[in-house]
Amino acid sequence: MKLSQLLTATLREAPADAEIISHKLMLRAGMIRQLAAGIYTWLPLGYRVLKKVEAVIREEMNNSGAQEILMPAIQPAELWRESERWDQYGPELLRINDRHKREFCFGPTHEEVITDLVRREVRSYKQLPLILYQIQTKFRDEIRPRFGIMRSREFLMKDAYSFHLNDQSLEETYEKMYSTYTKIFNRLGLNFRAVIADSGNIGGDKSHEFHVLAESGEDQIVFSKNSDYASNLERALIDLGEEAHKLESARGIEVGHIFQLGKKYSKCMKTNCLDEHGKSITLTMGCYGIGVSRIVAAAIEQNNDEKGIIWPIAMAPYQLALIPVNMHKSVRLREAVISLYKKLLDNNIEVILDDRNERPGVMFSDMELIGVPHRFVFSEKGLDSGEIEYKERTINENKNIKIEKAIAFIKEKTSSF
RNA sequence: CGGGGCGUGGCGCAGCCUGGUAGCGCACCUGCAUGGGGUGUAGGUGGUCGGAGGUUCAAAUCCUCUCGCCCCGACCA
Repeated sequence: MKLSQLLTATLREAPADAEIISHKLMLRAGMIRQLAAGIYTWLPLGYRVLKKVEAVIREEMNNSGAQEILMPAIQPAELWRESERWDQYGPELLRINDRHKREFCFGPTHEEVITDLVRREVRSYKQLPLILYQIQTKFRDEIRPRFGIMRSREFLMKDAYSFHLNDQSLEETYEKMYSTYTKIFNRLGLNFRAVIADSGNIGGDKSHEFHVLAESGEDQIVFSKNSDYASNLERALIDLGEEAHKLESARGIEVGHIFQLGKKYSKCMKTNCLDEHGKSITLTMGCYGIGVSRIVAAAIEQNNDEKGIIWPIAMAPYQLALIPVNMHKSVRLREAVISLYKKLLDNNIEVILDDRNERPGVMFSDMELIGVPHRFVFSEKGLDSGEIEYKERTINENKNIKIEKAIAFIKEKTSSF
């Protein structure tokens, strides 16, 4: 991508509305723009990051044996009446009427829809266990949206649901999802912790939350130094009472949550199938969420410096920034830069070429703000000596690379994950 | 919803108290110079001052209503 063509504008100053660092940096780097309270547009740069996160999640979910589907965002009220959540859910549920005055809501979650699907499609125990997931826009009319994409009303979520003949099967899938989540957050390069959680009003039994550790986290998690015990604060108070205050504590951003739902939905929505004896049994369920868009903000909260964002490799919108010095005056340099740029593209390097007629300092600052992990600087001096200059975003040191070795060098650098 | 604050070019702000028809920095466009850490210089584009109503010869400024946004508290990926 040529930066001159990218729809983006870096800002020197953050809009006054932004409070936390991830929100400020996302606005300054030109990743998102606000449309209304808790509702954002993703600009090209931000959307690339979001898609990177999505891709990792999709790959690992598929590896786990889950199947991807896409459910409607708009859901009929009848289903929510069946589960009795139409009355329970409160104003957070965005209710809408169609032209016939029939009632619908914009889905904040999809237990009802998936349960309805499965009760229609699944007839036999041979189809189980079944794990279905989707990556989709959700809407929750939060009392108070805040912190940009961190707690927005509209957000991107990966939600998965599993269906089982019995509790043992549910337990196995639950464990599988636990390890899948661990793989996902590890691949995304996040410092996180899984904790025991209270299953809250979604209902059900066993539950874990996955928290990205960050000072600005809205949740308090606690853990024991002497054992494996780690939980959110609410759960610790339930489990341990006053003893809970003796635990170590940290701040976290909840990015994932897995639940064993049991029969909460399958029972009231009559979701049955035949077991091996031809007997009709009620399915047992699990559900597994990841806040896809929230991960982007959480990653920035955890990884930034005074210059800007420091993307974990797997999330970076571009791997390499190619910065020419004085290209607009030197024809031979411009030709060499364009030639290298094309070779990088041919080698599938995710490169962004700063072809603007800007001073070097501006280009450096912008690339650091955006958080591109690797940088090549190409100058006339370099052209004379046959070298290009390499620098990593987080390492304060330059390295000269022979131009003919540049492709191999950066391939090596970017393939290590 | 309760408490606090803010709406003035894309962003950050001043002007409002004490009405006289809008200004600064950044960004953007053009020229010249510059060319390794947000360069200098000259010129330029862009604003019904959130909206409606009222007071007045005259409203960004005063009054009334309204809409939006942000922060603090109770909910959640």
